Amino acid sequence: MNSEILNRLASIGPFSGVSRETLEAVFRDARVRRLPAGALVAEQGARPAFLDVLLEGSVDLIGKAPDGRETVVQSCEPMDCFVLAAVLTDAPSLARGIAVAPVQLVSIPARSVRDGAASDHLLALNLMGEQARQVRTIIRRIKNLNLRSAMQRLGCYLISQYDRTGSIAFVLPVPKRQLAVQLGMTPESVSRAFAALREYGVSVSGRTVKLRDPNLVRANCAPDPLIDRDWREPPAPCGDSLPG
Amino acid sequence: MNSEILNRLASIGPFSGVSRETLEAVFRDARVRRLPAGALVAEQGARPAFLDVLLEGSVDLIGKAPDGRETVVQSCEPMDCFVLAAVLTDAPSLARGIAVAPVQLVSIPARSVRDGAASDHLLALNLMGEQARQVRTIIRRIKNLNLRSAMQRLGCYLISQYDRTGSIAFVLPVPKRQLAVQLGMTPESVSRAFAALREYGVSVSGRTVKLRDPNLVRANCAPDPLIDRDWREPPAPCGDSLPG
DNA sequence: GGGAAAAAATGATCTAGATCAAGAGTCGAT
DNA sequence: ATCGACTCTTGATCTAGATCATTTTTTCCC
Repeated sequence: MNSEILNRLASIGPFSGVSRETLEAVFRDARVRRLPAGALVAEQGARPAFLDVLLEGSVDLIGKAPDGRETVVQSCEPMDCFVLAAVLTDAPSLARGIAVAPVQLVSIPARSVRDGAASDHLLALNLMGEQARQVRTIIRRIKNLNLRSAMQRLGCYLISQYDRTGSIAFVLPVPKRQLAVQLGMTPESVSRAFAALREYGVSVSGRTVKLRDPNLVRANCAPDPLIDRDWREPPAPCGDSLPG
Repeated sequence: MNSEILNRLASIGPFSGVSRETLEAVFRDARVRRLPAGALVAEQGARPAFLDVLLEGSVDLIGKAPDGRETVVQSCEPMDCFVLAAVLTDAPSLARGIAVAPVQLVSIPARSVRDGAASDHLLALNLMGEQARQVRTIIRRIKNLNLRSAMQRLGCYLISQYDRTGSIAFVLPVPKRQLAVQLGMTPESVSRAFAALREYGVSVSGRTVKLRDPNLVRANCAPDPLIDRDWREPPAPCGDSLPG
């Protein structure tokens, strides 16, 4: 594993500030993997052998019932760790991970992670914080899904992109198909939600979105810092993913 | 705070095995509170001043949107900690807590908890494990809600009670009203779900339920260890190995 | 026990969003 | 460009469960 990747890993939440010694122990048997879109990244029902850190691409975590029904539990973007909870408790994973775009990821043996936490206080603290943040992310998602209509969810997403880019015209970072997954609805519903937002000055052309009047959207979609990610708040946790 | 309560606290996941010294520091300014049903136990939107451990009664965590809509994020039972994620990250609580029955709880200053984790490795490890378990509990709930029909949710709940008590006839531990909350539906839907389960040999009389043929229920409700709580799996913490 | 008040059951609607089914762009490779 | 495969849009149904309204059953307090 080259040192550029090692440095990127060392800068993200769970590992930030951790001693070189511990990092070397934890990453000793880590491997970089590349998988094509559609690949099975993590299995449901088995105790995960590895903690995966996503360097590039994106992964959906999908829960599956015995009868075949499925639901997307979470979708992960670069520098997220997944199946962390299962790794830390050494318990069977509750969801499977599917690469929705070609991915590059680092697989760290689960044992190494647990041993690292057991022997390094700061690492344990970081992982505690990471899990706490996870809990909050999931609760935000639950609130987003249960408390808002499809149109409001999309509107709030667009507002968050507007806030992040600072521009009333921007390009969607993902195809609409994937947007549907993130927003917990079908692609058809995304289309209809865009159509409904036209009334509030939202125009779409291909992957480009333009907000004629962001405040009009805001007024009708009720963005809320306790639901939507706040781009100002994130303290020291997850490192930014600079294009490298 | 009397020592009987202290002993009960010391035995639960987050604090088990932790040194007397640390426990004394963490609990030094803790208070026991009793509140009536309906009381506001935790506020939404504010950084919580206390970590609350529920000794008796039960508490619903409710997320509220600016427009007034509400959703139950989780319902807590004795010996659960709530708002733990907000306490550990020192961030605004995403939900408010309402006592649905008279409660007795221990309130530990948030500062004490964070300081404790920062100074005691084992406590940090325990809290890490507790948060990991939290993540899994929430994901289980999401799967339960999205992957099953109302009838299946109720059926699986009944099966879990059957497994727990070992008897085909048992008394519901909560009123149906509250059952509806836990299962994520309206009281009316609980009634209808019970009615639908009659076909599979489920009879109800007041708060007493009788399963004529548990396997018939099982066959139609598809219980799944990756969704329903497994009563055999250890609620034990992961702090077995401790240096320092 | 009687009788008010809460909880539960039952029935009649309503609705957001899923699902099913065509078209209409859009893109990439030859 | 031409084809063919996606992705997206739009329209027509369908459905689980919510909501609203009413009746029946429990609870429980004097």
